[in-house]
Amino acid sequence: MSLSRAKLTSNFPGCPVEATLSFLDGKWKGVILFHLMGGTLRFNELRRKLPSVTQRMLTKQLRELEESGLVSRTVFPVVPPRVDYALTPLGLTLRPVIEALAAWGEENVSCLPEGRYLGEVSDVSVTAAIKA
Amino acid sequence: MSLSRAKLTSNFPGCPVEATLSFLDGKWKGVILFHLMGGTLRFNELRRKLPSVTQRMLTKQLRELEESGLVSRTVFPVVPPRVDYALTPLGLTLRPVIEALAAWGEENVSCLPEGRYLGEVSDVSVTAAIKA
DNA sequence: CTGGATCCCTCATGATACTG
DNA sequence: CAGTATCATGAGGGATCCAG
Repeated sequence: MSLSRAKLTSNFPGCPVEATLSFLDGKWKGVILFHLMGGTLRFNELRRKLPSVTQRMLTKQLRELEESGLVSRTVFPVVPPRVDYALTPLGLTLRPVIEALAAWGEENVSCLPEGRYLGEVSDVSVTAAIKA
Repeated sequence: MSLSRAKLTSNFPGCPVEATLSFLDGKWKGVILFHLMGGTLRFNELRRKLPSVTQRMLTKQLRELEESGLVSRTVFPVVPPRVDYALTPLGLTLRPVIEALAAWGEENVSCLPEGRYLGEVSDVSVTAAIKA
């Protein structure tokens, strides 16, 4: 992991950036939040949005986000099981942050919303990825 | 670790957030960029701003930022040695992102506002002060 | 469908010492 | 001052199987 686990009680001696990033720590939190900005999602819906994350990690990251108070988890006692994930009010306040991250990525990494790439991305890996 | 090392060869299937975050990956990149937003800094100046990062790590993160094209490294062939670190034009485009991160941190994590950062105080005394 | 439980292993980070 | 060079570590993350 990168930053200390997100705790509001943690000691971040003077760096608000570090504090915020600690909430996004972990390999997938940012992306999860990004997708949840679009509204509530079920577990498998999230899985489909994150093609390359394992089930285990998705669960783990979601639990951590829940613990941080950014994401709410609602279990419906039905068969088959259903669990909804949504942003909490606190999570929603991250919208400007996520949007800034998304905007920069779109402008500088040539990452199309549809998943296509332009520019600097290595032809090799892209080609390989597409072939796969 | 959080995200895959910032390499444009990575596969970011449609998530600009993940792409951006990959540039901030590592324990200290965000904070380094944050401080460099204030202008060029020498190596030891940065060290003083990041009380808890080891020399080795600071060097490493700076090198990675340089490789990502976000930070420039200027060596002056003088004695004693002098090396300046500054944001590149690309690095400067991250300002909105860093500012969003900082703003959120200031609002949601108890952190001193407006330029005053406890970072300059040693961890020991900060911890002691909080305990008190 | 939504996870929990295990095993395993890489790698990012840390501590320390040395150098031009 | 601004780094390298080594060595050690442990937690993050992947794979797989099991369960209500």
